Amino acid sequence: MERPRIRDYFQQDLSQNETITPKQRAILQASLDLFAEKGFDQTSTSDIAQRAGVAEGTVYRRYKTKAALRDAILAPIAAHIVPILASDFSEDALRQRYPSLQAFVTAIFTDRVAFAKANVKELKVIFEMVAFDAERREQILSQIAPKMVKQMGSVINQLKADHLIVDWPNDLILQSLLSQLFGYLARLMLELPGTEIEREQAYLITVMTKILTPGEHDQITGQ
Amino acid sequence: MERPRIRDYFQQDLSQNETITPKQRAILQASLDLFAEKGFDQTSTSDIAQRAGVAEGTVYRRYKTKAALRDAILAPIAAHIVPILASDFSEDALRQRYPSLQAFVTAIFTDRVAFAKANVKELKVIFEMVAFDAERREQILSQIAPKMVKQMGSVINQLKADHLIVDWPNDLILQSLLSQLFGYLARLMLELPGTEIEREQAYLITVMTKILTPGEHDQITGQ
DNA sequence: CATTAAAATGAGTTATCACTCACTTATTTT
DNA sequence: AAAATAAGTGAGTGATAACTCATTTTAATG
Repeated sequence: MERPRIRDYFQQDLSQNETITPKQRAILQASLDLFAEKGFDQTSTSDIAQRAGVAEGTVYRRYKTKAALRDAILAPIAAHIVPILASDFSEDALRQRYPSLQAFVTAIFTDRVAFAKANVKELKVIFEMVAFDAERREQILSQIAPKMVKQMGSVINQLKADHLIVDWPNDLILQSLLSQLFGYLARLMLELPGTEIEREQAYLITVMTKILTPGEHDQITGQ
Repeated sequence: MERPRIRDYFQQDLSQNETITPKQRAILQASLDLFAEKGFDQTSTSDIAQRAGVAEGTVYRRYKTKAALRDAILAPIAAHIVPILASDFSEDALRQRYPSLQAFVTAIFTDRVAFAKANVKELKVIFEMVAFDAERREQILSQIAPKMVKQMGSVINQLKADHLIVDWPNDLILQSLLSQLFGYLARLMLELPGTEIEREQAYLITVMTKILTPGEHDQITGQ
């Protein structure tokens, strides 16, 4: 069960780009840190310059606007988050038949959690955008959601055929799984007190497995 | 099972305050709407004045700063959210022994969901604050979390004694429940497409009940 | 109706922020 | 090492935002 080793998507991050000068890298890092700490609007370009140890003009050397700077930070994430969240299933998860639900859940979420952990700050910035920019929200969601529903749907349907998973509508299954995942991520991102990462992660898989295990009491109760 | 009728906490909202002029009420309403739509920082006081149909000076008549205006909006929520989230259990839930898990889950979450639905905008503004204001986050959490853990803990322990609930650590039980709740609320707040409220809510209770039902496979798997 | 107090106004003030540009410093190229 | 190109600088600019205040409008009171 060593299968889903962590991909190297996120090792190819800011520090990877070759044609970038040290000061520019410092600017990117400072921007990311500040955006995650205080939010995009609460961060001024002079804040960024100060944190990065450069002149304010330098901030504008490569990126013409503050928004472009944010987008440059999010670009690599946006490019990878779609495959990570969705497309991967076709090659990996879909072809393989999982012997148990727990194996499936573990396989599916281990690398996603790892990805999220390695990109907590970036995710915070993305969330800020999604929460208050309706246009971008739809743009991002329309990009991710259908693929995800489709790909995950295939796996779920296969598990349903094998009677390994509860017979609920796929979107509801997805919502309950994502809720658990995001609840876990929220504790990471907000640095809530009393978070023991390892235990939480084991628990995450346990809960997800339990949700998905078929049983007799699974009809949805109308009110 | 008609028990938890919706409290009138949230009927005593903005429109309740007697010593307030129509224009001031319009300002509060416009502020709330805009903060929820665009975020606090992206909303200017002239935006507010325009939306409310008043002069910009009028915005500053009662509240000296923009932040004070936001706080005035959040005050009634903050005053009620604590009892709603936590203290209520002592009178209501704790004394009563629930015949089944589903009865418990239904009782606990029906009024909370109703509260959340009636205050979606306010919650959005609170979330924005909590997400990017570390100080306030700790302030709010230190106010809510301990009460909640304590009160919910009592109920959970009682259910544990009756073997009606899974034997997991209380904080982990809480996290999984809150994850489901917030996942549901996220769909409300972000107006995600394809959300059928009634079905979702019935599903929410089903999933929570399933998570909590004791079973043989409930030991938490180490990694 | 006259007087007084409160509410509302909007032009104006101050501060900050995103962004520019003429210029200096560092790095390549020949 | 000279020339050329790129990177970096920081004072400066225009725009916008929060906030003020002298004045006007509305409401309350006797």
